[in-house]
Amino acid sequence: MTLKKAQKFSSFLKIDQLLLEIYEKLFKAFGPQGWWPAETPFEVCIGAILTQNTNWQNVEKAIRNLKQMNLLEPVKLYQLPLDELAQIIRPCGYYNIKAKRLKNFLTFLFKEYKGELFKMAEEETQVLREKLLSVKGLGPETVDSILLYALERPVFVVDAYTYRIFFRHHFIPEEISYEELRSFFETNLPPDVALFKEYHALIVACGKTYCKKATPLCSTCPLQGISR
DNA sequence: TGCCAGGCCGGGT
DNA sequence: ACCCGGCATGGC
Repeated sequence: MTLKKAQKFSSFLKIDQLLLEIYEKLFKAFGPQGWWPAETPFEVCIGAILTQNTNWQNVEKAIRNLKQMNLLEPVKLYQLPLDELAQIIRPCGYYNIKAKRLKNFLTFLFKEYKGELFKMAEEETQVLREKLLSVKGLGPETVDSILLYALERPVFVVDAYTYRIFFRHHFIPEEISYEELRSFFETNLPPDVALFKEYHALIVACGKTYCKKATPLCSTCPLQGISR
């Protein structure tokens, strides 16, 4: 969010307090989410790509397939032919394009860091963010999910639910951009990795339950009643 | 049953 | 700088 817009909001509300109040309400309503649901940082990266515009249940099937075939490690995925990979991840939808995107990420990981996530993790956050964004198929949400949940960086993840929930409750203007919304959270919350992880997960939990696309604003939503 | 899901790209204005 | 069609399976 630009300084001008931030000041416009700040003039009549304390955003930091509002954001913490929202977090508390969500936490009380949904409890700890324990995201990301993965066993390793590498699995987080793969899941982040597979879940693009896709129900997590379907992603689980694709990841289960990879695990059953013992393919969920960088070298094996890097060497696996594209069409075979596509068939294995088929249940998560968009399988042809996602197979390419996984390959793009794996190629990046091997060319830049010899296939080692811990070497990628030596990069400074903003530098790495730009590099990951330059990989075809990795957009801001995917990259930020990797940075936060795989690499433990204090980057706030924005998604469709974040927009919808915060707009419907009049916390943000409708036309806000991804970067503005990310900045909105990052500048008004303490840069705490555990908080960021839990906050985004709680937003998704709330969205799945109360804020689906065609569902009108629900009176039982735990955020009802919070106002600026 | 039709609508939606934890986006992103490429081509067109 | 936006806007939109395409990508695709599975659950409710």
